Amino acid sequence: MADEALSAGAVARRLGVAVTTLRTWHQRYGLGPSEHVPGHHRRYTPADLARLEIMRRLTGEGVAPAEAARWARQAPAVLPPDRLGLKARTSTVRDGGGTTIPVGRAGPVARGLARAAMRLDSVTIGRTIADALAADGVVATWEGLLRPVLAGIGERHAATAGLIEVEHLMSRCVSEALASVARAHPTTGPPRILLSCADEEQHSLPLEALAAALAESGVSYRMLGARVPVAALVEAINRTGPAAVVLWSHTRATAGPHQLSALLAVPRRPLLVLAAGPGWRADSLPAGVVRPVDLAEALSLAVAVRDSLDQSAAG
Amino acid sequence: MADEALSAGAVARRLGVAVTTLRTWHQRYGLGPSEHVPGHHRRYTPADLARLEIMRRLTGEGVAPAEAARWARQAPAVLPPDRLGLKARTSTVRDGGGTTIPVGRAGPVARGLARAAMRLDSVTIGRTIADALAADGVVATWEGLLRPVLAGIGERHAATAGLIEVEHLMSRCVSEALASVARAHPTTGPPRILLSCADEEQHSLPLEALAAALAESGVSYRMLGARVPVAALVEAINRTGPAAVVLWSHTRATAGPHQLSALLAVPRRPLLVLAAGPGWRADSLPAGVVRPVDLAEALSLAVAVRDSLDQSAAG
DNA sequence: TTTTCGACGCAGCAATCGACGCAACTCGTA
DNA sequence: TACGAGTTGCGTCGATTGCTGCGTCGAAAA
Repeated sequence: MADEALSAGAVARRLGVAVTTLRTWHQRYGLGPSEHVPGHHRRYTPADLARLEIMRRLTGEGVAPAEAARWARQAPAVLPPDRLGLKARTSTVRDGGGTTIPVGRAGPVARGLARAAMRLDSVTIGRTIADALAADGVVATWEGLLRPVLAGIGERHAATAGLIEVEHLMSRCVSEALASVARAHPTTGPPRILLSCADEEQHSLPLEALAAALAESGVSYRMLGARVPVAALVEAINRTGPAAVVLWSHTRATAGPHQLSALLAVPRRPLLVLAAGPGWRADSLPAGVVRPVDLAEALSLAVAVRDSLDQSAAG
Repeated sequence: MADEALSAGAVARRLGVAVTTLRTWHQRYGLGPSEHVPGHHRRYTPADLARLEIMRRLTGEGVAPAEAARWARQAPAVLPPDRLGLKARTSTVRDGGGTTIPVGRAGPVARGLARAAMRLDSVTIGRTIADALAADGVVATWEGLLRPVLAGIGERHAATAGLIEVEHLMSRCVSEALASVARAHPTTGPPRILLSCADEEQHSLPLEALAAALAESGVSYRMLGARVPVAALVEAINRTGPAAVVLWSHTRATAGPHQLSALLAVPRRPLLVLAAGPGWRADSLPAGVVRPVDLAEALSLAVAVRDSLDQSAAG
């Protein structure tokens, strides 16, 4: 029975692509309804839909659309492996553009992630990130996958004043994935490291990445999150007495050096104060503040603090 | 008791449609008298009439007739509230107390959670919440534990202008725990429900609770998160074509009714628009917007949408 | 006799069609 | 480093298709 014949709009909505894209896929790659009379409406059978699902999944993994279409066209025969070889494709295929997010040379996985983000496909986004985190760890995933894609979205958002919903969805998914890593790694001992955003600073994702990296290394920490006023931060330091404090500032507007000075002025000042993020200006930092250049350096510094504390406790 | 058997003309007059339309609805959509011998006159029972009422109301609200018919055909008892202003009751008085520890009578678990929050003890916070979620489910945990504690912290924060770091830490932990529930329950099918905060609205926790409850029920959704401008929300709706949209507003300042009007004005408007949260004023909502009073009602409405759509996809 | 039945057809409207073009990303080349 | 060629997703435009409510007609039911 042809009772379940979906219209073009219904299929587009289900896949998360535009109706025009479906038409383009049909005439460019031959990925259309099996029975279609030119001029008449397209009616997609479940088999046609399955083929399109493959197309969407492969492009979501970063495969070039032309090649993904080649796989999808011979759908019932052989499904390509889930995690296909990244560099396995022939050099005749070029990557194109379309309405996507610039990821530069970050690789096909990043491209697939960007595509999924544009489609607001949170399931694919979450799965992609989780796979990468499990395979490569927090630091590599952050530097090689998450930061490029997030930067691409941010750039595009700044340029076109759109894409806000994409940015939010992506942030949520990244945050969830990082939190999942943190939860999967039980930490030992009391938290001696305090993570906090600067006052009015809304971007906490890099700090969450650091938190996940710390958890991955078995270091326990305390995470305060975004938009922490100086008074609240000082209060938290007084209350918990951390050995190291990481203060994140994403933009220059939130990077008031007085916040760092306030940290150094508490009764029992932390051993180490890290000013992290691109907001801080190196020439205006108070003495005694360290400014890590990237996630890896911040992580190694924090781990060093933990080790030195262990050492002193043992000796 | 077939005491009330209405003829076709009587039903047509009562509904305000032509008699021929009733016949058309019968043979095109199967919306007719439950017992009808071809060639003989149609006799409509009250149950049949109720089904037709739903059909008429939905089409009157702009729903596509074929889809409205699918909804009406399998209308069990879960008909959505017909009118927005069914009672102007001001959603009861919430847990009143809250002078010392604003947890009120939420129970010892809530008191322990509040204490852990004051200590910035994220480990205990996370474990407490996770246990409660596993034991009682999302809805009960939200209403009985999380909402009271969060409300207490918020009240206290508003009163003393302190406790910001506690509030942030608690929010993060709750968010993580809810996300963990969502990840633990794989959902099937494409997401047809869109969750979003109103413009400038920063509180997304209740929406995340709804998301977790949906996941717990096996309903897939799309979560945009906090601070979604109207343009971005409309863009997302156009792109993904959801069947239901939930727009959360926590305070009156973020509850501009024009945002709801914008949702209803998109080319293919959602079947159901929910204005959730205490920000909305019942008397200023556009027609066709439903306002759930609590998490449970929002959940049941969303589930009803899912069921109706499943039916239509299968039929 | 009055009302309804099934069948057929028609006009309005939303969705879709094919064609075309634009903007943006990648990559090879100079 | 800059630039042109190759790709690709999707917006736009005028025309077409298909759904929908309802009027009409001869026959049958009440």
